[in-house]
Amino acid sequence: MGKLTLSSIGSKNTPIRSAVLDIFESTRKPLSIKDILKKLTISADEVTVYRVVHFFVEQKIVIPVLLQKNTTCYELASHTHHHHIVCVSCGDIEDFENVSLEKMLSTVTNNAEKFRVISTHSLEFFGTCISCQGK
Amino acid sequence: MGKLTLSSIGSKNTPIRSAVLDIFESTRKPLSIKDILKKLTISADEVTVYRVVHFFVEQKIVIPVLLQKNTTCYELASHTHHHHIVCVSCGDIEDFENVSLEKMLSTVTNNAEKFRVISTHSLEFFGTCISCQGK
DNA sequence: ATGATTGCAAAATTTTTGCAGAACG
DNA sequence: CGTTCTGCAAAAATTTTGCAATCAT
Repeated sequence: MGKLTLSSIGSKNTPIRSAVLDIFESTRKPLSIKDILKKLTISADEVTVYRVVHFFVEQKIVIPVLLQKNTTCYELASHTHHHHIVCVSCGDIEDFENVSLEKMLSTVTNNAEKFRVISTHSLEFFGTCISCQGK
Repeated sequence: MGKLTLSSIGSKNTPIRSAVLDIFESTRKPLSIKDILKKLTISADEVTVYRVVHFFVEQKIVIPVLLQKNTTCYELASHTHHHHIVCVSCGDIEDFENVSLEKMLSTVTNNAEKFRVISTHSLEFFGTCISCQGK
């Protein structure tokens, strides 16, 4: 399991795909399509960003994260086990690591009626960050 | 803290609002606007359902739950502490109760850099339900 | 009566699709 | 070269807004 490259996921190595992957790797926060567009220094069509991100999701190197109203965000799948605290005021995001969630899994599957296998999970906390508390 | 009524949240008692509240109370699952529309036996405009649900969210009797791609779902706030297992294949949802999450909260706030107060959280598991496993 | 609620029309956003040309390997 | 990738135009889907008529209290 070496470094994540475009060719290793069956993608051609184009400037846009490379730049989008770089943004995911350097930002390490959930990003919306608009976020990615803003961070791109080279020009790219919004539709292309949609398609690139969808391709990454299909290849399972990126996962959708649902945090905010009416816009899906995405982050690197390798960033899993990091969960998020989201400021409901300014939208800022802080990561936190989680260990005990894995333990919870067996309890959940043992008690579930319709499920035996759980593939992924999402855990998000919502609060007000310190710099928004004064407002 | 008596029974939840429309007048107790400052709403007039109209057929549509009453029906939407009934649907939330009897379904006890996250519902999209489209889900609600389908369940309504009386006629109502989609825009009206949007507005009714938004009003309920403002009044904090309903909370948004982000489960599926590109559509927000909603459920009764009193249904909190129930979390969900979502079938990635058919979208069916099963509830599960959670106790240990509350304990996790103090750990999270103690370690967070930018947050001291966390108001809500969401925890969702995603898997394949038993009836979809054969497919 | 009067303020809240609703439906209809329309705008604004977000996401998806089709197709032809450009670029990668 | 052949396939993949991209941009542009346009459609589809979701959500929001404005306004006049209706309804609840």
